[in-house]
Amino acid sequence: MSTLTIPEIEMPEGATTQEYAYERLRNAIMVGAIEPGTALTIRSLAETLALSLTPIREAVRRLSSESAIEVLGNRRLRVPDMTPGRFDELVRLRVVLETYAAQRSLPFVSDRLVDDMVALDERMDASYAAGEFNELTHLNRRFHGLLYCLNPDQAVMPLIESIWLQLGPFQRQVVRHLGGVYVVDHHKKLIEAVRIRDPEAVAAAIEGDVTDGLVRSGRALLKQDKRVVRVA
Amino acid sequence: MSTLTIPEIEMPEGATTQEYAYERLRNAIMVGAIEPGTALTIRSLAETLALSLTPIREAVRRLSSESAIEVLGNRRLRVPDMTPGRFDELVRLRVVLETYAAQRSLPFVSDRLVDDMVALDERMDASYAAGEFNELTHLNRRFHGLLYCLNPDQAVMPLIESIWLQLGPFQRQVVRHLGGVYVVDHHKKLIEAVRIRDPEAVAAAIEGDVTDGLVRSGRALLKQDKRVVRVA
DNA sequence: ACCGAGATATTGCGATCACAAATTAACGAA
DNA sequence: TTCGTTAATTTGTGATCGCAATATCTCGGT
Repeated sequence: MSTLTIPEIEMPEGATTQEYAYERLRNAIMVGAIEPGTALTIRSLAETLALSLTPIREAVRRLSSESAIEVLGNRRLRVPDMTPGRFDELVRLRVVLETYAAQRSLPFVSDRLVDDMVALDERMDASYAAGEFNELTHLNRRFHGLLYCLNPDQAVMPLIESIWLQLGPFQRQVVRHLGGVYVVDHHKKLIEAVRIRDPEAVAAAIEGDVTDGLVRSGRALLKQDKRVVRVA
Repeated sequence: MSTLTIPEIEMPEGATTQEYAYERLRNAIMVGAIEPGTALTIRSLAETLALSLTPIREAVRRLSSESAIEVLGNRRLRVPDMTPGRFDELVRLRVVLETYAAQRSLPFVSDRLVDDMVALDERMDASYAAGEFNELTHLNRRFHGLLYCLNPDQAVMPLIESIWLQLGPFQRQVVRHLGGVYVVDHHKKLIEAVRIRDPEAVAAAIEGDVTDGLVRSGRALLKQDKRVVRVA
């Protein structure tokens, strides 16, 4: 058994144990606290989170349906491995889904929203400068979610989050491999595109954000070997 | 409690009870055997499927993470209701996701695949003529899945199926309202577009398939009232 | 040293039960 | 009859246990 660290999170009052386990594991996977290919067991997760088996099992089931945890043929569990082909596919899906979501949100954009995005972007700059990767990832999620959830009938956010979950573990590995986060800040461009309600500019900003943020470094890391290297 | 009919399905040898419950409920929702807004309880589902609570609970959790079942604030369960806005959003997502999936599959298209698609399309014609709606829905799923899963690294199919799950209950309602399935057969066009590997033609065929199949009648049904009418 | 058979430990699965919260039903007063 | 209170029921939740399958370790033979 390795030293599996699951970051703590805050939960609203009245949440069930299962919801707590789900959110906490989900967060851990999304911020990359668990490496690709890591084997998980119900009992060890229960011990780590100091919970009984039942809520863990239900949380794991949900995450398996979100493609965040893989259930092998022998029913054992693991965080999926990353391969060049899968990485390429996931990045393409991010672009397709997030471009759709952002453009679809444009009719609902308000000045208030733009202000909120600016505020979040500034907090991200601060977190970046301070090297707080978990916080940066968290803020980045909120930043994008703010834009994508404007349409009250939106159904795209769960899909986007499923992709984020699948990229999370690998993303952290990339960051560790590079020794830091390499970010060309496309958020400023995105905010401006949103402000002027320009669909084409929005698409360009999102494509740039997704591609520059991960693709180059991710491809480089995957090219080193079929098997993803273990970074210390 | 009403007469909730869950169609039986066949399962591979060695599947767990939970997997059986999941697949059976999932199928029931996708073919529209459960109406939008239907309230579900763990115990009644367990009784209907002649299973104990545990596997049902896990199946329900998975389906809730796929947006097929809604968990209300008081933890009670129901199949989501349909609204005009949500319907519009889901149809748009079908077009975006399925267009992406089909175009992405083009490099992997083989003559064998085209033959298989033709064969399935013919079986669908037969099922349509015979008025077997469940079978038609099932074949339609296989038809599209065949094309979308060609890329061995594909990650889009779970997302598409989540949308199908959300449209399933309403789709059946539309069909019953119209007294039959009204289909302009776009599959022939799709097959031809796939055969000549034309991305634009593929996009057009899918857009046509999704739009003509549901949108007009769906919008009409929803316009009658904010609340979806109950069709006998 | 290497391999295979048997023993042991681990692991996921499913059933059951008690509990608490919410819903529904029953009932009495105005 | 109608409304508000209380009792009874329903329902989801979480803990625990035994079982069967799988994986891992042990040890003896070659």
